[in-house]
This record gives sequence, C-alpha cells and structure tokens, in this order.
Amino acid sequence: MPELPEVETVRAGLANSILGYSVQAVEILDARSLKRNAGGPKGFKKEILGAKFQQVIRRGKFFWFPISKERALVGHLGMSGQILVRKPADVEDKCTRVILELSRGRSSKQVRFIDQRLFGGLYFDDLVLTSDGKPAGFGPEGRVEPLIPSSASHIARDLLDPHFDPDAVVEKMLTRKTGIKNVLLDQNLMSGIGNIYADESLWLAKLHYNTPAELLSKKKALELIELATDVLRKAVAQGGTSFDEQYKNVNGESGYFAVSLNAYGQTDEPCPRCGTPIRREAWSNRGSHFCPRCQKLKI
DNA sequence: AAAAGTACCTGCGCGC
DNA sequence: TGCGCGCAGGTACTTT
Repeated sequence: MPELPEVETVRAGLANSILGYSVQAVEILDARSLKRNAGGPKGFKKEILGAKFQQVIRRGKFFWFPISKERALVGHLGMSGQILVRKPADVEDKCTRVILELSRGRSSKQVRFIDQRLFGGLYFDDLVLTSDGKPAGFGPEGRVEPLIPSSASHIARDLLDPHFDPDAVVEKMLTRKTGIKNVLLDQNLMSGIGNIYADESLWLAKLHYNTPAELLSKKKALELIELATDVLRKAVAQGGTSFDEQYKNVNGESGYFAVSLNAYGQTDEPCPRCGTPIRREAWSNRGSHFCPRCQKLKI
C-alpha cells in the first residue's frame, strides 16, 4: 500500500481498530519481514510481547506505534506490504509474514503483516528528537511528541504535515539540477509521494518528468507542490488507490482513487485534457506515464 | 551535496 | 499446461 494515501488509510484503520490492545503472542512466518530489527526475530518477539498500542503516527510512508518514551514499533510497507486486522478464526491470507495476536479484555484480534516482495517490514527502533523540535508526524488521536524513530529521522515532513513548509522546500527544489520527478520522489526533501502521485502531479502541472528542477520558476514550483498536496488529500479521502488484490485497507477493502487517475497506468488511453494517448516510458527501472502533448520537455 | 546506479524480492499476467 | 518475460504504489547503499 505504498504511497502516502495508502499508508494513511492503513494508519487510520489501525487507529480505529487496535488502540488499547496488547500483544499476547506473535507468529513469525517469514523472518525476512523483520530484517530491519536490530535484535533479530528473537529480539522482536521478546520486545513485542506485552506491548500495548496507544497511538499510531505517520510521516510520509513510515508509521509507528510509540511503545515507551524511548522505543517504537515501526512499520514500512515497501512496494507490496499490507496490514490486515482479522479475527483469529478468519481464513488465512496469502503472503502473510507475521501475525500479532492481540487482546483487550475479552476481545481478540490479529494484525497480519502481508508482503509479497518483502521490501517492507516491522522493527523496533529508538525514538529520537525531531530536528525542528516539532511534533514528529500525523496522529490525530492524541498529542504527537517531537519524537521520531531514528531510522526515519532523515525523512522530510510530508506534504500533508501541518508543519510542512512549502516555501523552504521550493527554495531547495530550485537548486536541483536533476529531473523534477526525481525531486518529487526525494523523501529527504518532501515525503509521501511515490510513482503514482508523482506522475499524477506532473500531469496536473503539465510538466515533463525530466524537466530540470532548477529551470522551474518559483511560482511554477509552488504550483506543483500545491497540486501534489491536493492530489494526496483527495486520494486520502477516497481511501487510496487500489488496482488489484494488494493495496487494501486494514479490513481488506479497496480504495477508490484509481478512477480519478489521469496519467498513471493509463498507457494508450486518451489524455483527459487533450485526447492524445498517454505514453509510458521506461524510467529509472520503472515507468513514467505522461501526455506527450500537454507535458512536453522544454529545456 | 547531489546524482546515478544497483541491490533487495516474489508473484502475477501475458504471449508463445 | 507450462515456461520465460516484463511488470509492480520503495528504500538503502555504494560510487562518482
């Protein structure tokens, strides 16, 4: 479920369903999903037993549960991760890697970490002070402390963060010589955007993905940030983008933003603005989708 | 600092 | 039906 809207959908789902629950048992079906845990699977088991979930916070595509003042359980979905909240008796889900058995009073639930490609994972990490001393991320269920997992401390604030500073980010964008899409995807500059929402934002801004960032005017760069923010916000409202069996919310339901996509995954479909067929070009080991007429490369 | 390339993985759908 | 190929919402690490 990987970009900000999909991760936020998961975060909100977890906030709704498992706060107040504690971990009674853990089943590790594939230890590779815990490879970022410094103490290995054994240490993970030890640390998670008895842990109580009281808040879930997200920055960009990272989310975490503070477990104490110093430690958090961190999750990242990578390219194909999912979190499903199930009842213990529910049928098993394909590609399940880790199962947490939870209880609160008499109520029992399972958190299933599912991940086809194993690029995601769960792990414990130390909480460190945010570099700006402001709340670490998004978690509206409680006061968010200025404490962030050390492994995510290099991740910039995302576009939906109340402390995101568009002017400061634009300033940095305009010093970059690389293509604008690389800049949108740079999680150290602004976080939350991935391949879908980068292509969608560039389509909205009528920019070619390889336009050198430094050639944009300040006004155009700011407009791009605003369009990207808008697209993320709308996608969150729709529960994210789902194309297939992956990318569901914690109840296993699809999001509805796919119907609003203008460029991503629309190869050979008419551009909703001008009717020219959308083109897909190989780019950076993946693809870029754009309208060859609306999004010309002007250097 | 920044940019570019590579590594990490599995499984699905497609054409033959 | 089976096989090989291309494809996939990401990040971290290395090298220049």
